[in-house]
Amino acid sequence: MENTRILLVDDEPDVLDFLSYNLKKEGYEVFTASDGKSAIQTAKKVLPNLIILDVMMPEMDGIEACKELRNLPETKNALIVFLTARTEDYSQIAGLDAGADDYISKPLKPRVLISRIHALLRRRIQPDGHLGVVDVGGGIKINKESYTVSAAGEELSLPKKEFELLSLLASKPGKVFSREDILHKIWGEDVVVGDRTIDVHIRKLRQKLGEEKIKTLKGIGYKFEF
Amino acid sequence: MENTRILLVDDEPDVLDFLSYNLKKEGYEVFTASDGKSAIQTAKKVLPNLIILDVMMPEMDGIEACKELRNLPETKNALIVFLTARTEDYSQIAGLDAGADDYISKPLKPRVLISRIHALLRRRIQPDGHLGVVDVGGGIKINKESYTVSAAGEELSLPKKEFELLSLLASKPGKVFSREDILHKIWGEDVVVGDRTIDVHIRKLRQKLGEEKIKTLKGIGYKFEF
DNA sequence: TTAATCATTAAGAAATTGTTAAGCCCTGTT
DNA sequence: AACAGGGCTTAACAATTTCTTAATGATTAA
Repeated sequence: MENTRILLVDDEPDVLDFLSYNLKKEGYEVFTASDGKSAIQTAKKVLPNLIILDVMMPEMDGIEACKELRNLPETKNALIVFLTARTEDYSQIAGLDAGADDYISKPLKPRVLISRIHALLRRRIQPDGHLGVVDVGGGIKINKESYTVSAAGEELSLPKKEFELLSLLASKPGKVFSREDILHKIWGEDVVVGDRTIDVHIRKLRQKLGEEKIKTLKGIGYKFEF
Repeated sequence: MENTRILLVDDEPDVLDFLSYNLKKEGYEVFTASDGKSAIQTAKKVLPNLIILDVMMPEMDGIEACKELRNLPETKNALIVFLTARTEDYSQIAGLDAGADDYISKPLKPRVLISRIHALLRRRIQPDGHLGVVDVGGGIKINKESYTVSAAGEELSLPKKEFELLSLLASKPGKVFSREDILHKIWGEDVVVGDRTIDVHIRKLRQKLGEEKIKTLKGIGYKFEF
């Protein structure tokens, strides 16, 4: 979700603002364009995962734009959603015909919009993503599907933060992660937690996995040893 | 194709006869109903792979029926196609909204009808084995046909939501399903229910199956243990 | 040595889930 | 039409787990 780019295309600034605000609040990266032509330009640059297209627009309408976008290698596989006024019946069909993945009727309710978008993205993101079990060496296996870690035969289920911390460190054994890295990746950009918090979680992992698995480099960070 | 069951629903006997004849000729097993309500009854019994629904019908129109059918576990995954007169534009939209997979305009040309149906059925490679009974381990068997679960010898019949919840969790034992996952898969994309609803259903399942079968991972989700 | 950095521990905050009972809606019945 | 019953949801509060903090001790690099 952090890396999901959405391109909004509508000729009414009000609509752009409204959607933009709501989508950003959900953590998406949002770009905008006000007509079909500039939408295509922008799309080529930012490579959006999802494009929300108003059907009625000057210059080039949404349906035309959609067909174009489906032909460009950069945007061929993006999700495309149409925005349509509830009365423009035919356009909805035409939209699906033009290669859109969904359509959403105005007037828009933020809840509905967000949940449809989540749904679409969830469906699509799956393909590559995560393998179930990762063997990180040192007799330790991490299973992201069952949220479970097996160390030396024992199968233990870690609390969320510990699991994330271990996953992070073990994602690149030998690499040193600075405290700052760790904070950003696990707690997020603007969360503020005290200095000792990480240590405490490290401690618990050491208790559960053995003292030698995670090594401290003073003043630099932590690393997972194989 | 031999085992493909099609349910035809239309209030005009002529149309039923006409379609029935053409579909049977192609080797499909055909059932009929003349209104929405009886369509649902029949569908529960025959578990059709494809349902062809006229939009305009007495008692319960096709759109209503479609929504119902999408909510029943027995027919949730069936293909649903609407029949609409060419003039009723809006019904097409509403149909897709209600969860239909395609729509076909009257008047019908048998060739066209048959080839669309072939195409639809070809695309859908039966989701899961559709076998009646699935043994999910832990001494628990789920029978999707009779809507029944047997745990440790006991045979118990679960209410819909509980059954769906168990089916979902047990569909991949060991995998953690987040509350969001569960909500979307069982309640649908934009249905909003309170936070405690899932817990309550989980609770009832635990009462019936035993406390150890479903495990909570706080902040992450639930998983079914084998 | 000394200042900075990290480890350890226990306590309590915060977040999440469990539990219960009550209400609503639908269905079938009297 | 009134009623009974089951299923689903909600709301309030309890219980639990996880996370964070704070205080103190240990370690290390300069």
